[in-house]
Amino acid sequence: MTNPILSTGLQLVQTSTWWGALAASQQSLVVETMRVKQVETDGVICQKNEVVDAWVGIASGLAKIASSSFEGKGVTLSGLPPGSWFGEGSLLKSELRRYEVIALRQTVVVTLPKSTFDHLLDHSIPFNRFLLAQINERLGLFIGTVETDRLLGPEGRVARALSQLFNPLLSPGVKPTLEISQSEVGLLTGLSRQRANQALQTLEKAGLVRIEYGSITVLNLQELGRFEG
DNA sequence: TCATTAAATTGTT
DNA sequence: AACAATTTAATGA
Repeated sequence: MTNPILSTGLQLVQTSTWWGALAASQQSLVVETMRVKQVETDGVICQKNEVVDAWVGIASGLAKIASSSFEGKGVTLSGLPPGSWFGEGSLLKSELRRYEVIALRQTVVVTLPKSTFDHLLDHSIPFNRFLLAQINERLGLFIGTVETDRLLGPEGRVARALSQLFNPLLSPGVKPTLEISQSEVGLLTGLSRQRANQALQTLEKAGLVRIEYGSITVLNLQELGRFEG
């Protein structure tokens, strides 16, 4: 019997860019120690202030990293499409998780225990390179996000959020077309669904994306990333 | 294969 | 927030 959830998780690790560079023994360690679970819509994947003892990957579905300062009022920091891994920051520093991760819809997540993560860190150069590239990329995006929230209007924010979602380095598994509803775009950007709808139509008129029922196709990722008006 | 229905998504106010 | 229109998926004739 093949568990569909488990095979989705397996597919994630085996299609991750660092997988192919691992030695056979390291690959089997990953497979043996990884855990796969399904989280329902609005379900908590990671809680704020919890002890970080695992590296987490999104195998299917969609999630967001959010910081809930006080009740309910949360700011989305980043979207997490299938193929993305996160949590290495808190894992490396052995600190409590700074942010929470919430599933925007039914989502399959893979967790790799800290022991395995540390082993790869100690024994695989390619794995280290992957982490360096990912952390560096995140830093750049984060700085851009801070600017965006202050300076740009709704269109710019949607454009920024989308260009992050489709970032080939952080989300290798994302194809040009991503299945995401406009209400989910609203949740990611902190906009109402109605405003997200308007913004998306503007971006479509600008020729940057194509809007279809239940999905968005990015036509020009570079222009989308620097959209300002 | 086609018709009907419910649910999800979208466009507009 | 509310409403109508559209798309999709599921069901059964």
